[in-house]
Amino acid sequence: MEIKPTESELEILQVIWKKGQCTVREVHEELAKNKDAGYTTTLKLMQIMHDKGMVERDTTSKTHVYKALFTMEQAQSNALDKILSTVFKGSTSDLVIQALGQHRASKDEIDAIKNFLNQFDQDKK
Amino acid sequence: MEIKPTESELEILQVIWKKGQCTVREVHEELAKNKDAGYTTTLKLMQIMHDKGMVERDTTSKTHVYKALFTMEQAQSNALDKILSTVFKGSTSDLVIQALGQHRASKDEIDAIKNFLNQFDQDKK
DNA sequence: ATATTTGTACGAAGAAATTCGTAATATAGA
DNA sequence: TCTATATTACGAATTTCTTCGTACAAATAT
Repeated sequence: MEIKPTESELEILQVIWKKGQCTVREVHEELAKNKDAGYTTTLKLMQIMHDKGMVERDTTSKTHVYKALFTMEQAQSNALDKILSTVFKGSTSDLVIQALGQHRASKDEIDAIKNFLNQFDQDKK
Repeated sequence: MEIKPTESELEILQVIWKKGQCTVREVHEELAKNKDAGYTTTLKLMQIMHDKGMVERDTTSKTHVYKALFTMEQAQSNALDKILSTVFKGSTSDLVIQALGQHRASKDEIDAIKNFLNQFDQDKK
């Protein structure tokens, strides 16, 4: 399956990923904090996501429970591929440097990245 | 101005960024290599981009010449912000590590990133 | 039992993005 | 000149995304 959620679908997926599984109402309440859309709008979107095969749902009880059919990591991977090819000319290092430059990482984060890079080096030597 | 090009607009922008400036035909020829759309489709899209204020054009001669009104770096910055908030929960280090993990960087690239990180460290100490 | 609340299904309208055909205009070549 | 070609303008059809109202069914409360 191809993973290409729309804007609205991503908003919903964020809630589902966070909670693991969700009813429409839970998603809606969460979105309502920052957004202002009707309940049936969220419902419809989640139904469409189900039609597209992005989520599965348990319809045992009246209130359906939704789960994502791909992980946030998969979505991350896809998102990276996409912007790499569209705005970074495929250069991972450009992307990384740009990302680090514009969003100052904390010392801990930088250390984490350095460790990661050192492991890489070991592989290459 | 807000920078939020659509898929098709990005395809066009890539060509414009690469060449610096472009006629519709140049863009179209370039896109035709990987895609299969009519000339007037490209024309229309570029006209819309102009309406949106994403590009400017020189209409002195019959054949108009288009230039981007923002740089690829600005588009990169925007793209990063977007995926950071939508799929990376705002964590730059997650993004960087994910990027490095999935697209093996060359030794040179890794060195470039390390140098970049070391500069950061200096700032922090 | 019956009324109220809660939920899903579904159609349809509106908005945005994409595609293309046709007409009008300008340029270049015979 | 006048014919063919290249280019823009523009309207419209199509598709995808988003939003919502209404109908119906199930659960809950009175």
